[in-house]
Amino acid sequence: MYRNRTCGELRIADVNKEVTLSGWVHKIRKMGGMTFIDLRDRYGITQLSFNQEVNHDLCERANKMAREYVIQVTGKVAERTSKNQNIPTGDIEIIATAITVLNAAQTPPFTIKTDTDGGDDLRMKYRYLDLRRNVVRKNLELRHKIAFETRKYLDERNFLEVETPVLIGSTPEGARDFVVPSRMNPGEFYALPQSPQLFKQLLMVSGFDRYFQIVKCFRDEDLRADRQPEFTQIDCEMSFVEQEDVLNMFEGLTKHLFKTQKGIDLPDFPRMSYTNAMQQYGSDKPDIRFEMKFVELKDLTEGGNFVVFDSSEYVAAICAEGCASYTRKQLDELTDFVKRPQIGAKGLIYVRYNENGTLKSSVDKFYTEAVLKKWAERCNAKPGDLILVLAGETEKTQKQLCELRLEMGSRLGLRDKNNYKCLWIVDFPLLEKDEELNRFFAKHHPFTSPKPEDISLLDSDPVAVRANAYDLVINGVEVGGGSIRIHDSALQKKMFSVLGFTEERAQEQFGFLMNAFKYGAPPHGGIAFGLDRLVSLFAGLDSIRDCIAFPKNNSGRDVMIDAPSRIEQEQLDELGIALKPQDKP
RNA sequence: GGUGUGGUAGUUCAGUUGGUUAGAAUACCUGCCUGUCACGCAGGGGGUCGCGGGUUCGAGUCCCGUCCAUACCGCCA
Repeated sequence: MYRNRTCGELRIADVNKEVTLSGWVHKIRKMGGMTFIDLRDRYGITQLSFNQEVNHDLCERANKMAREYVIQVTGKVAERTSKNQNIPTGDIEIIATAITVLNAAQTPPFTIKTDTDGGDDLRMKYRYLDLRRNVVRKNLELRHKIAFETRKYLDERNFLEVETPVLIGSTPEGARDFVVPSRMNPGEFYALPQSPQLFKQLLMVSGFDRYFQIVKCFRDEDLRADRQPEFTQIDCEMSFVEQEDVLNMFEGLTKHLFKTQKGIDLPDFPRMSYTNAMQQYGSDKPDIRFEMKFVELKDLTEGGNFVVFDSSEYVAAICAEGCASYTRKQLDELTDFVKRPQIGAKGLIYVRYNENGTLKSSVDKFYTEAVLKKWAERCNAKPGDLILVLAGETEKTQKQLCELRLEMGSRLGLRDKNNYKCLWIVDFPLLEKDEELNRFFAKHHPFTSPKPEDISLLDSDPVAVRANAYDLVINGVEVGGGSIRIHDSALQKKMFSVLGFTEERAQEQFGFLMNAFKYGAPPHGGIAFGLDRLVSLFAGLDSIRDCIAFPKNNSGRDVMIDAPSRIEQEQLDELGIALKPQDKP
């Protein structure tokens, strides 16, 4: 027997009990005649105490322990003479009677504690040590609980978890596929799924009615703090549902998770059309923890002979409350912020609405105070506020103003991590036009259904067609998205044709789906949540990496196992793959 | 593919205008210490300043290249 108690459970009520604990030496404090060891396991820390006068040899042996040794200790639980209020086991300690080294350890390259001295690079290389830290382990515990409660919620509502294949075929649309060579089929490749989309739709055709799967998905695209090449989705699909049914079901799941994990009762989620989101926030994932909506000013700027505004198709402002006192330096900072190449604005115009009611702007040369007053009125500005104006091409400027809005929100402390604001974005456009290639792409994916009343526009004005598609946005993070699918093979065929697929190619790529639709496909739709993003949002993390046990770094490498890596020439030969000369070892 | 930031002791970082033997904290080692829990005290060891080249009497510091890390843009149906 290695242990009969954990390091987190003993309390004052356990005094005088004989216990055996196993764990890691977290810290050793030698006081001369006495030695204290903090013994750590997953559940907590318990202090062991050794007294030279009571047992000289045992104390000497304890003195030979070092950080991260794995040891087993037997002893009696005793009330401490000086208690530690900071830990749950702080009222007691173990008066050890026996100590065994189960495994010695090298000194770890960084400290195992909350405020570790380890940098990210080092932590990832020694991730197994990093995971010993409380803060990281807690994230994985939260991840488990969220996955568990999701299964519980969906199981109670008749959803079945069904596994779908990981080795599937490549499709050209969407993100790059990870491909896997097939030894038995030389020259042919599997692809790893970007999502189980087609399979879950086929499960609906099979009559599975309500499906879900917590599933790994793969996309071979560049990484970000919130993007990993392999990530986990809560993937769901339902039959005989309309958009409203899906939204209600999964608004319920989201509320359930907030209730069970954070103790928060969320109000019903507001809904916003894609068009409104773009107009008011310049983004399809607006952070609605604060207002600061866009205000269009183009018509009010006419006649000022200010060439920047006159030559712009779009002029819009946001109103930063209480920022009229911003110094020249602060305004220059904001100007530099929007002029950064990543944002790309040409400049920033400001109007100060001073406390005394006067208005002072960077365009006083062109506009009278009366005109500025009109701007301020439309912005609902009051004395003390600062109006920030950007101008240019509509789409680009909205994006820039969106970045500026988020920056101001952060500066003003309006983006509190513990304040959660959920939002459905609905009525996405079905198609996007690529002007360069002069063809249409599906905004969501090619199986998304158009709104019935917009179907007639598919030929005349394709970009005006709205889709039965929706995203769940929490605090400016796209947490999930889905759609009501096409379940009619004729409409699906039509969709492929609008997307520029020849009939042959559509048949080759998705023939099985269109065939399946001929055998009685129910109306269906679904949604997929990014589990990693959901967990990092709940945990208040800036990056999804810390809620993934073994994440990849910025270049898609696993620095711990050093993958990807080269393979033997024999393996390449067997697969019939030749490397370019420059890629050979 | 692009832009920014960073790379100095095991670790986290400082290092001024280019100038003596490159510092601090922490970790580690040794000794002392009987109630510590960020223990304390005294001492000690520890550096290819990412790598390569250049400028210079002299480079951690300036220049060029390169590698790595990271945030973002492109990309992510």
